[in-house]
Amino acid sequence: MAKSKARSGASAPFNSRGMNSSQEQYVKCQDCAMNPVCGPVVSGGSQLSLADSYLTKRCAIQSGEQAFEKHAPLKDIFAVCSGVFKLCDQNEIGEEKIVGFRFAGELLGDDAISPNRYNYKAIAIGKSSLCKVAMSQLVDCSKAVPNLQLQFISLLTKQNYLNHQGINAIVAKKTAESLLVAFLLNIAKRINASNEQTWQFDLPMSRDDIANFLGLRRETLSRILTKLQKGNLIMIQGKNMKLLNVDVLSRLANQ
Amino acid sequence: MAKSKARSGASAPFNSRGMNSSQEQYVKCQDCAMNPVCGPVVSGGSQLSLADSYLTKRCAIQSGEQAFEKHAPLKDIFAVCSGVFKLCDQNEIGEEKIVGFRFAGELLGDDAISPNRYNYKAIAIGKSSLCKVAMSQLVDCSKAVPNLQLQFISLLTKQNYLNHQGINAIVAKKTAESLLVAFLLNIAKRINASNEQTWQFDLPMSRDDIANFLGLRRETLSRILTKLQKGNLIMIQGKNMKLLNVDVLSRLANQ
DNA sequence: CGCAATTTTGACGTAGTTCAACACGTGTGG
DNA sequence: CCACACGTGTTGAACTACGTCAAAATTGCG
Repeated sequence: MAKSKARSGASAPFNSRGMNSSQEQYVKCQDCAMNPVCGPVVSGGSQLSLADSYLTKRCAIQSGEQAFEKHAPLKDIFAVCSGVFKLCDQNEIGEEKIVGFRFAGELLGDDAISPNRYNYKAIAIGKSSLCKVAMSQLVDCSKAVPNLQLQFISLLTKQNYLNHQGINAIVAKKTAESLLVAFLLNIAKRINASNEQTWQFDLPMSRDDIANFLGLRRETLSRILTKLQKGNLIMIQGKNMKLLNVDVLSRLANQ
Repeated sequence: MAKSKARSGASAPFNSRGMNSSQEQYVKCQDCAMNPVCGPVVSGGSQLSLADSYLTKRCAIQSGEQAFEKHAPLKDIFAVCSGVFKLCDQNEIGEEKIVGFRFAGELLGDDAISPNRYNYKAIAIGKSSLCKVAMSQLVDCSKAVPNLQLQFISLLTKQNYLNHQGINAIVAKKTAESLLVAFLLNIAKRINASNEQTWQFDLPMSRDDIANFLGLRRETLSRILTKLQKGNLIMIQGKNMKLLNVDVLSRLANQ
């Protein structure tokens, strides 16, 4: 840690995400959870570009800006196309509770469809962007084009599955260590979902955000990370993370 | 506790669930998450009972029997129509990890649709029953009847929402107490979803199952329950639970 | 009834929190 | 340019909630 001081200012955040939008990483449409309803739809032999009527592509969102407010009536569902969003709930006494993260290629707001309003607010972590699908228009189109409905179903079930994965990663871990490791493995997979698995990535969110989400204290987090590093299981420098021994880490995650 | 000894044998479990199937509580179809695809479907002015071609109603499942195996290829999705199911994952070393519960009126196996195989095994807690929907037949029907697809979408999004509720109830609680209380409030709502809210219900699962799910030890659970009871926040006797002060409990659940 | 399974209680150890200090980077204003 | 405040991350020491181990109490079952 001490020896990294000289280059700390130039550590990972600047290399990969800093200096800002110049090389912002957009998810490829083919890798995006929204994809099923974005492309042309085959209907009775003719291809239609229905998507134009409900899809708004790549809206930029500044860091800290929010995509939607908790309890606001559902208008659009979103796909994150670059950056990350944190999902925040709020309890009576105004404390913010992070209930999830969404990475590029994942859906945002899909769980608002049934209650018809958003269940939390979504805040961009770093400069991000979203594709927007207007629900009422989508429903209109899908009434005319059954194929689109099937696509939409596929979309919902895929995100549903992803959610389950995310839950299982954090439910009922015995120790803070296994919880954190499971979290790291989960987001490593999600961040590099489209690329080959290098197990190296930048943690987009702050330690405080992680601690908040996992229900730990930032101090505990810090200590565990230091311990994992000393055990040569990870390499971490600022936000840049490399998982060195995924086998052992996986075993740790399951206790 | 001591003074209840005389009538302990006749305590709630026997009144409401014991003596067994005689008055098993089936969820009403109108209150069931599967309902959207079970009733007759309006298609071009004519009502069809398509459901007959893919729906099997009220299959009895004995206590401890399983509805499906983890990783088995998806065949049916289910609705619990009476009883309760626990969803069990299993780690390498064979330990069973409960990842969720499903009560009457809730879906079972819906998150298997995308990966096309079940993500966990589902085991009946007590004598239970299920309605079964054959996915391949449902998909066939829905290709012909667009309305059915919309119904199916509504079904998926509703369950999706419920899942989110369940997650939020247990993610990142600071203390074992707030975690347990949040869990109790969550299942109180789910068990009595259709009835008026009395805040009284029978815990269908064992303390071990709850502890497993929440990642606590059975001893800790027991101590917290005793403490809550001493504080006049709940009344618990065996499996029968009454929430006495929901306001205070809700505050506890949010820390 | 008697045995096994489940739940509760007690005593003690430990993992994680709390509180406090420090280190570093960044932004602001004099 | 430096001084200072502020946000974020790391480290140390003391405290406490929860886990562990052991045993008793209660419940369920053949």
